[in-house]
Amino acid sequence: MTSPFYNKVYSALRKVPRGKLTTYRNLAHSIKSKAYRAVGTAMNKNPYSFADGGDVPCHRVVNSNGKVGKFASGTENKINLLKREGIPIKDGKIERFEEFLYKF
DNA sequence: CCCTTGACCAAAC
DNA sequence: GGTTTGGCCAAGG
Repeated sequence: MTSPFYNKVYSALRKVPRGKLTTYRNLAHSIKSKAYRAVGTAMNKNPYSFADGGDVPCHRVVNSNGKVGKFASGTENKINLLKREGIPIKDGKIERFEEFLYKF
């Protein structure tokens, strides 16, 4: 199992639909926390990876400055997943990324 | 309990 | 524009 904090992060992230994005900062804020850095740690553990049949879309979480950020199974892989969902990415950055942000 | 480690962030340079 | 710096918070050793 995971800690209560991680579970809150995962359940919040589950609400982000295909083709939308959230940021580590927003995600933390949505669970009334400022631990955006710890959110990143939660993603890195990632017990319910999307590729592994889980329902937690970890690849839809990007940096608040519009850059894609990192990914446990490779940044390139994350970029491909996002593009596949219709999100335009140029040189590691989301284009017009505010248009794709999910509003909690 | 102290110390280290990060899929981070904002400000400063 | 980029890079560095200090701060942030939860987890694990």
